[in-house]
Amino acid sequence: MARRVVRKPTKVLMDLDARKATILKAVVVEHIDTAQPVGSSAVAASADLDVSSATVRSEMVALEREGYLAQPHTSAGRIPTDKGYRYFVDHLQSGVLGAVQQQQVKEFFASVRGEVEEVLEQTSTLLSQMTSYTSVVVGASHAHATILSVQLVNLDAHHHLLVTVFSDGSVVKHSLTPSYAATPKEVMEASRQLNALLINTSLATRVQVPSRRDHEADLVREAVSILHAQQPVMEGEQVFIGGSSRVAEVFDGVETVRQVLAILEQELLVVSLVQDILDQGLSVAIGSEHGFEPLATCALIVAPVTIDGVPAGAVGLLGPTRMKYREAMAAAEVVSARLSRHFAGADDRG
Amino acid sequence: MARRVVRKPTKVLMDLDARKATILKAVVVEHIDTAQPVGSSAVAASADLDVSSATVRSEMVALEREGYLAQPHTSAGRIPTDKGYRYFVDHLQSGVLGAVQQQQVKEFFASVRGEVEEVLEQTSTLLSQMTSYTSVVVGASHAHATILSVQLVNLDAHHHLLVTVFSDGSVVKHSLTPSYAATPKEVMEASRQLNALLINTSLATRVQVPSRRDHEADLVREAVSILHAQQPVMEGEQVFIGGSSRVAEVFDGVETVRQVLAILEQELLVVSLVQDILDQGLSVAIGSEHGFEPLATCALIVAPVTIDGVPAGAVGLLGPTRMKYREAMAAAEVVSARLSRHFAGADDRG
DNA sequence: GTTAGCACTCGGTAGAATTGACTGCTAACA
DNA sequence: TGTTAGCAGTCAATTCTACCGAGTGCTAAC
Repeated sequence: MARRVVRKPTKVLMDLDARKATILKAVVVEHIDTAQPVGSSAVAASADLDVSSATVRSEMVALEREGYLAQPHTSAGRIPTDKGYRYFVDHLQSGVLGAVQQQQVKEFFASVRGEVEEVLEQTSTLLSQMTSYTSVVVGASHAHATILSVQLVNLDAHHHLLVTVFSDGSVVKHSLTPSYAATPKEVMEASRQLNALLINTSLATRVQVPSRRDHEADLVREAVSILHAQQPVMEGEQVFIGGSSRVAEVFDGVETVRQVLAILEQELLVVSLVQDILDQGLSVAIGSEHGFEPLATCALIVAPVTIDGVPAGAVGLLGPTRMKYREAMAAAEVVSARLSRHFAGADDRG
Repeated sequence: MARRVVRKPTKVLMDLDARKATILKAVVVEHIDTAQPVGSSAVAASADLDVSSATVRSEMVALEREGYLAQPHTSAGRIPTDKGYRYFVDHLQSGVLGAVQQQQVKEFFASVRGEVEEVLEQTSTLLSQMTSYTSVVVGASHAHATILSVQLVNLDAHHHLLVTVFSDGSVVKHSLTPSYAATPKEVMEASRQLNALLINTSLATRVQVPSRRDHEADLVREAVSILHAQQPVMEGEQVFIGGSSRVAEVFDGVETVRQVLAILEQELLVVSLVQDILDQGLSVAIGSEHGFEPLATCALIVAPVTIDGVPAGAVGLLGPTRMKYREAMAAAEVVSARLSRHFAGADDRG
């Protein structure tokens, strides 16, 4: 699934002395706030630094040389590079989610009801509302769940519906459209056999299918092969995108908006992106770190969802590189934790 | 569901003489093409009219007085009003879908496979690609379908899954989380009773539930009430939106884009909008005709999907009022017709 | 190592002048 | 009476200019 490789942020040897760090932090914070390049005097004034703007200036030259800052044009202030944001995220952030929001999440999960899909959908709306960024919620595939029940339902002579219930509470349907006409009786018998064959197996388990050449056996064989034909991963994964209109608030330039929307439309792409980042053990991919050109001006925050320690999906937030990392990351973490608990816990389950 | 009323376009007494009509048509066509106000000389030159720009001007004054045209400011050309577009759509359009696109639709439906949901989803993508507008595909609710099979599956003592298969091929699941612990045997027996009770009924049919006070009867009662608790309409309807990134191409102004996206996020709203328009027997709602303020700069084209004459959903296209009506309407019609045929026909079915 | 001071750069803005695409009106014309 | 050429007037958009000011890099002094 790893269609592209996440470039691992160079961890080592990037240590800035205290003053450089303070300056970098000031620039990042200010630029996130104002979206404008930040000048030396602004930094000198804001930070708890007791140096003049001239000193800040010479430090900034150094920071620029080392790749943490960039200058849009000669007579402008500095803006952070991806590397600058990365350092900020890794070393200079602090604080947690505000109490109000904590409460909001808590109340949400206390009151949310319904099937898994609805919960995930509403969770994505929640995340988006809390942060005002676009959210992504990925529900895991049931590739590893076991089958609780298989049922073949007769629509008409040539159309049957294979309904499979998994131990994770998911239900999947497939159509069977054999060329021969099967009687209701044959369908029912095939259904019985399928149950006997598949119950308590997972999709990864190969089973012994009957080799007879009658309608029942044919139905059974076809049903089994359809079920097992599913992609081992990915297939059956669910993606919920919340607050796509936020894209238009948060990015500037219609063209950027269009590009980001176009990417969000390709849900498989989004899933693989989230998965890649998660695989690298990152919690946020900044700018070009995810190696996906069209999203070079974006940052993507992810947090895994687990059920009893087993990966079961992820939540994500998509914003511009100058996003409010602290709040957004805190939100993603709190929500993913609560979501994990929700599914594991004694709450109602889908 | 009719949350707002579609204002019926005033049909009567709007008849323009041939020359006014020609001029109006020229203005609409030109403005759709260029997005600019259209001046009298442009009209005089373009149309198959042998009059001077001065004559066109005086006709335009009349058209403006009658509400077909408007002037952004004194020294600008004219742009069509909603009423102007309406007249254009009703009287001045001609032509059908190009052969290439006809072919594209045909090939699409010849090759598309899979469950209903996938077909609808891909159809919405197709429509959007063909027209470069955002598409909406609404799949009908199964409120009137009959139940083919009900099954209660045991997840654990307190979690059961109610899986219902309808005659239209849809499958719906609901969670049951009784406070008492039911044995697998009780669950199975309840499942059997549910089947006996509900098969061949529709959701509108009231059924006689057992009044005993044991676990089985309790389960049956709860299952029946959950099923019947569904909203008579709407619930279970599926909405697929294709090409939302087109919004950013087709509307100008980030704020407009944001608004339209925000509306598309509320799928129920979209459904009711489409339904309202359909109920009025319209195939396109222009500007403020649908009475929904935030979409005042939009036109929404709709075409019903029917299976054997029964309403089964709709397809729609959302664009700016200056959209390419002819092509878009043709596309919507062809696709809805093919889609209807696809579901009715001998193709595979979900 | 730090700072004040200074010359320089360059994007953004405000105003003025200009352009040009229109209109509406009027008077002449078929 | 309907049509047209001609003309004066309007107004958004464009271009130009001048200027401002935020911010830099450099240097000399502390």
